[in-house]
Amino acid sequence: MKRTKINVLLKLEKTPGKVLIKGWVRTKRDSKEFSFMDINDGSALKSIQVIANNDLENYPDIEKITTGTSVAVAGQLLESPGKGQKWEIQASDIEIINIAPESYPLQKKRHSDEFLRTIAHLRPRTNKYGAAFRIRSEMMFAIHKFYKEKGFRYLTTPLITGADCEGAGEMFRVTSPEPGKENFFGRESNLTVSGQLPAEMFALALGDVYTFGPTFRAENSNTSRHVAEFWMLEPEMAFCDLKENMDHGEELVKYLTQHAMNECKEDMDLFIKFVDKSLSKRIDTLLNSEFGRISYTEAIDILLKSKKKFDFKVEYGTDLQSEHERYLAEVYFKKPVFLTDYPKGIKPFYMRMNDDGKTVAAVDLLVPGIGELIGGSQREDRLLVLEKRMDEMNLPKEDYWWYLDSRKFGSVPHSGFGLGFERFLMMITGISNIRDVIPFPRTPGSIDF
RNA sequence: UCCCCAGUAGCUCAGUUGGCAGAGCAAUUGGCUGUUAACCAAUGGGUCCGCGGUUCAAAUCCGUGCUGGGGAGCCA
Repeated sequence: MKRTKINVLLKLEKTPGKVLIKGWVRTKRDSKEFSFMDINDGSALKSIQVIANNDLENYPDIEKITTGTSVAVAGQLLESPGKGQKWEIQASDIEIINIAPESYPLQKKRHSDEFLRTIAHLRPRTNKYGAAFRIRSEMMFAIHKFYKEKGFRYLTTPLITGADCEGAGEMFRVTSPEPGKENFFGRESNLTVSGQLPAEMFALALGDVYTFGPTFRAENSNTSRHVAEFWMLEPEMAFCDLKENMDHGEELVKYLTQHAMNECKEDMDLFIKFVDKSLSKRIDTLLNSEFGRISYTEAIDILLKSKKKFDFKVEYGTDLQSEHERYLAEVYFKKPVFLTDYPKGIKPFYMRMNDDGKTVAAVDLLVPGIGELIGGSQREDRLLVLEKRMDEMNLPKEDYWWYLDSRKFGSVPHSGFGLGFERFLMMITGISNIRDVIPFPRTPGSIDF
């Protein structure tokens, strides 16, 4: 007999008669004559109730079933007379695949996130983490669906890189095990911190492209919003200016959020009900409000006029501190807000110089509770301006010869941004620590699993 | 890397002024005719994070290290 997944069973309108399911026992409630078991196979948040009468041939073994035990259950799918579920299975045959001994660490109660992090290999068997990782999977597909529908090409850029692009952050060194030949590629190489520069090359050939893959930062960051290995989505669009770049980012965020609400309703409900009381309102804001759009200069004015006491001084020319960003997104706008046109001194070389000669066409999307979700810009497409900027910042132009070539031969205005995938997941689930939206998080001093 | 907080049973935590190590849940065993994180009863379970110090006496005070959490910086 063929196995049916529990998410399929639970959606049935009428019983097909006999069914076979396989999964793990979540809870078991025994009486003298029968035993109730909730079986979960990970296909859905909900489990299915199984009733085992004591006239089953192997009932003495069934009595020994513990939480976490894997089983195969065959029986009639019947409408449940009990409250709380539509369907239940009256078991005619229960095969115990593997007993989970008493040392199984997941109990029939709520565990702390900190504890579950120490058993990251088992935490997807809990309701909350099962839901989180189903949503993560669905969002990865949704990204590809969004870009497929928009006619973008999916590009995979190298994870091992030679160039120290944008000089942003510490990079992990890639070495060869052979003594004396550590530089396998003949020169220093690193794990990528961004696929942007190669993506620009392909945007200037295929038009609209996006990269979506792992990214690495060797920063010694110890916060709930940083990990050393994370996934980043980077669209790059030819013939696209800063405004269109923002339009695109806003459309993307709304599309993905709506997709989660449509396709992961049951799992999203768990987060709305039990994880973050303000999540429902936040999602409504994401879907239905127009994101704010102001320049860095306007933001400085708002902060100066706010009369709020900040720990760090608000001053034109310096980067905004977390508390400033939080004030703008959470207090002033109470919704996501794009900040544009930052002073050139606090942004990388590739951003397009504005006509004022002081600011560049940068854009950050600040989101309540998360901070920076998107960072991007219109790229500098004028060869001479770009070369001048690189000189100012003491970058070796010869290392970027291929990058500069793109501005030499048929250069066009183009734009793009990076979106931190895990931060997006935090935003739509209300999960407050980035370590809990990635299967096996890598953080300084921690690489278990 | 810096600042703050924490570390006691498998989990979540209490432990008063320095004076015999505690609870709930879980586990184990038994009971129970439809349960919903079932219920009732009994039983077992401790390197009080490690090291050093003060003291007649340290889970408790001091020093130090480690681990975890919150915040900052850096960023996505």
